Amino acid sequence: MIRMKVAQALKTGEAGQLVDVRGWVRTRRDSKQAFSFVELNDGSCMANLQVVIDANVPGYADAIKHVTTGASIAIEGEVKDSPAKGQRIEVHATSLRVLGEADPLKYPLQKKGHSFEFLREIAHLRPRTNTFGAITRVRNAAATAIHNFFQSRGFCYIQSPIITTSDCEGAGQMFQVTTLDLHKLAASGKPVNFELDFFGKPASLTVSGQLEAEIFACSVGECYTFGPTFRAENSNTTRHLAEFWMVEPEMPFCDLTDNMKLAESFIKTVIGDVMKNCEADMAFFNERIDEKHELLATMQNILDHEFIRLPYTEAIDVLQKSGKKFEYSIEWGADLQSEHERFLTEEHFKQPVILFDYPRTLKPFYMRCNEDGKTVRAMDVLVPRVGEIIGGSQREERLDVLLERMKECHLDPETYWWYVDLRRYGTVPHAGFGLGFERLIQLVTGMANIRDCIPFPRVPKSAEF
RNA sequence: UCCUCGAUAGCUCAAUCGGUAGAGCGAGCGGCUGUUAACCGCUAGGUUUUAGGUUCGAGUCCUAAUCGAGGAGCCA
Repeated sequence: MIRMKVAQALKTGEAGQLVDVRGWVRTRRDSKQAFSFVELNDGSCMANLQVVIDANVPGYADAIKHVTTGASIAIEGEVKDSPAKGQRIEVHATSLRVLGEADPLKYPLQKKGHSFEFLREIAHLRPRTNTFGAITRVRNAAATAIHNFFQSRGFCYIQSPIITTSDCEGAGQMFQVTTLDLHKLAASGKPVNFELDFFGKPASLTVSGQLEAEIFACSVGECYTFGPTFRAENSNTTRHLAEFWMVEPEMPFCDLTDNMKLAESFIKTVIGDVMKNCEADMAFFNERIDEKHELLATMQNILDHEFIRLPYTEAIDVLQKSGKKFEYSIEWGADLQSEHERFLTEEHFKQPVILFDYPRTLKPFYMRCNEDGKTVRAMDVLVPRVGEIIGGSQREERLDVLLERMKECHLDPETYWWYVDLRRYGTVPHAGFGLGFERLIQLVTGMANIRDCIPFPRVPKSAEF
């Protein structure tokens, strides 16, 4: 008797093998007098294993009643070649055990489809569906691909802190972390004394690990972070989460050109790995999720072509000369609206676009200033359907220019003293970027809403699970 | 946060001009069948999100709240 996962059984199972398989029932089709067909799924792959349970299996009459959608069962049996179409092999049970019943009157998942909105309300059960099983496996494959990509290039994995007291870069509204008793504080009516708080000063959840990654890029060399990030923005869109995972590589002795090169091969490698390692899941997304069934073709198109590299100034020109009517007109100095980004990547170029050299007024203090005095070495990678998937830059390594820029952005260098120190002692040109992991999952799976690309989405007014 | 739309059976939806709330799926029961998101028959299942209001009468009209979706802003 060999204990087998469904994926393994379907791939390598051969007639005559005695196997022990366990999982959850997707559907049961009965032949009352003779036997039952059970579709068994254990999450190891998209496909189900067909189990045939004959009526003379011990305890059949009692047990089969409880073999309903959602119930967990353990089967011992023999692998046989399937006489019917639809599957290569099947398992003929010699024993059946119901491990956990699932009352069919109450079990929320049906064999037929559900809306994603409904499934979000039962996030504890949705991984049992085809779609969310597939997303989970793709997420896992993508995370593995990310580590492989960096590890194979000698990047060091850095764990940046989740709790921080530096109000870093103003990347977004922060979630405050405190052990102070808010009820007492509110009742007292007195101003808050943060010296009494856990860290002795205001603390928050991180909005980025970039500044910390720079510390390690300037010591151990190429490195990357991959961890949760928090933004307390009141954003209600299909592309934003309050808690999301971000990948942030940082490289010393590199400029913006190197940065773009890395970003491009990074995205291509991860997509390529997922397509190779999650073939069945990707086929499912192509057929059932992408309405036009173009997902695989779109991914292949990304792999086959070089990303467009377009300076901000030229992008403005392209947009102005496009003849396209935009809701917001565009001119040099203004930030691109979603409609503009979408036009460039979805209509004009129809592939990923790297925009770079943005006006300095639009970007944060740490981005390297160009000689023209007007722009900084910033880059955004835009992809069809998702929009901005990467934001990055070459960092300002010159102490005097950095201090100047901080002044311009009304930031106190004292607060960032350790960041400024990196320019004071052995400064080097360096660059890096941040990639939103869930947006990458959105791109690869074709899922419309980012809330379905993370196991437990956190958005305004919602953190049930 | 702003704009638009929505909330009716377990799920997905319908309900004409304001006049007795319906279907499909799912579920239960029965039948049939090496079945494949099976098929056929029967049955059960509703305080129409909540709180007010208009009206002889409200699922339908008005006000507010809550939740959800799409778009915008912010960004990854």
